[in-house]
Amino acid sequence: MAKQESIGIQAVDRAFDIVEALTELDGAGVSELARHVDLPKSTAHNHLRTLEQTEYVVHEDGEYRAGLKFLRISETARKQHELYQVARSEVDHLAEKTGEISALMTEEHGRGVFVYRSRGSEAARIDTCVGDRVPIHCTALGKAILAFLPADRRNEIVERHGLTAVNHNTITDRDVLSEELEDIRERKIAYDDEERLNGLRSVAAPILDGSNSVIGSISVAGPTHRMQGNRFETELPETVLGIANVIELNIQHA
Amino acid sequence: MAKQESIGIQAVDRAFDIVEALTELDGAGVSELARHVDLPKSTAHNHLRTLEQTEYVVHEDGEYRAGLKFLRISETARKQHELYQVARSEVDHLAEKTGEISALMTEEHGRGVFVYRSRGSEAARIDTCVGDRVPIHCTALGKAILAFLPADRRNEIVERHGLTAVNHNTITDRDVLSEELEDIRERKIAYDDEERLNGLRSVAAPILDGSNSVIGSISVAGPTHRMQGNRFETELPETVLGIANVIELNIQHA
DNA sequence: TATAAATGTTCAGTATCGAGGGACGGTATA
DNA sequence: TATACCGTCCCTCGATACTGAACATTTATA
Repeated sequence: MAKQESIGIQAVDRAFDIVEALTELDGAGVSELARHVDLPKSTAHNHLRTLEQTEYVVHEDGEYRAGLKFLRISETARKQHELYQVARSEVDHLAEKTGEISALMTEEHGRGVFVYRSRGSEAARIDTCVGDRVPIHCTALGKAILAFLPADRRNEIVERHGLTAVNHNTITDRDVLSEELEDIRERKIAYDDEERLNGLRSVAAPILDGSNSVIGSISVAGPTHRMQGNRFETELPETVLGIANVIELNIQHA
Repeated sequence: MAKQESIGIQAVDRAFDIVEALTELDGAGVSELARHVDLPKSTAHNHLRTLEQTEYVVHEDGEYRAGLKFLRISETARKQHELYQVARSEVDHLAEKTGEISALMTEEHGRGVFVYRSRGSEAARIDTCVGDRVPIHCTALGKAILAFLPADRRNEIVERHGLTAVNHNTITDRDVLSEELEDIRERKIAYDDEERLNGLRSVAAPILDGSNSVIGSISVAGPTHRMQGNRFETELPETVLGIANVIELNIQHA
């Protein structure tokens, strides 16, 4: 099959492809899966058997599903993450205080990853959730991180992923982005004005560790009609900044 | 190397061993990891490179860590799980109502898996968390499931995993277990009297789907001194049963 | 009910590809 | 300065993962 130009252990690549396919298909039989990943049935079957043995895949009612053993990995990985340790409870605070959605993001492989999320009483129904990986340039959270990364790292990321438009408001021009990142560095606050999701605005602040490198960012997000005027421009930014400071203090004393 | 007697795709098995090792070690370098999984450095390195390429592993500061991409798999797997869909919010209710810890369990590969957990205002500090996999016979949650599984399935599980003692109170005798399961079927309520963790008691109820098969169980757990007398024997069981009923109604109308 | 189609599972041969040893350069330790 | 350790790369060989076809089993169709 069309060589993916990817050098790496083939069997391992395929195993993960299969697991991902299983989640996409919401469970599947051997044949359906084999078709989806474009492999002979027997190969697919062989992988499924292996994965089932390791308990990462579950075989029930003639269907294979991704198992909950992945929860163990992801939960421990998350708990070991400094950002989650120090910021998690503050995200809850922020959500409660503002009534909106608050979220935590970190960067991995040049993309933004939602690490944690908390919903306030008025929180918008939103389809973003923990574990989602998004282009880093199209959210307040992502831009807050990007702004404070070392310049070479930042360029490398933009180089590798480009500035694809996710929305009509997404920043797609490098110069525009550079300028905005400059502002963000100054203010320590990033905005997202419907750059990823229509009708959604957000405010985010970076979180720096002891040696002043970004380990992630925190945000409040809500429907545009509620995110306006003084609240959007002053009130929320101040609240977010305050919380970010508290978190940074947590880091010092950890 | 000592053959694990496991037939399956070796490379895949090893890849997961490595990921697990990474979480156990809380990140590690190539050599440390290689020692831990008893493989040549080069082999370990080869795997790490592959895993990093798939983004399931992160390479930072000369250390390899399990990446947060696992969150994507586990979160979608969880969301696709019927139990989580119908019961999640009720767990929050239960926790809030009782002030204690409430949890959700399902069965996979003969073990009990914590799918969700919510803490009430008085909730005990507890070291059990989402994703944990425990022997199914040593918790109220597990016994509630076990009691309502088809007999052959139940036997198969007990056969395969045995009744190992996790604690001085753990049930280790099959006849004792059978009797208790009989009671549970009658009451639709299972108890855990410090059978897994010292000082912790809990009350659980099974959750049955449309065709009357167990898809999981729900519980309240708290410190023994608070879980006593009428509250433990009547009040909480009734509350739990009530919530379980609500959940089962949710299933009908889904 | 018989037939057909589709699915899951097993098997064995073969080319492939992962395993592992060793070497090289870099970095910390003594 | 010397030594030890680490991470990365390379290459060769033999185990092994892939394949394709055949068998079994269930579901759909006539």
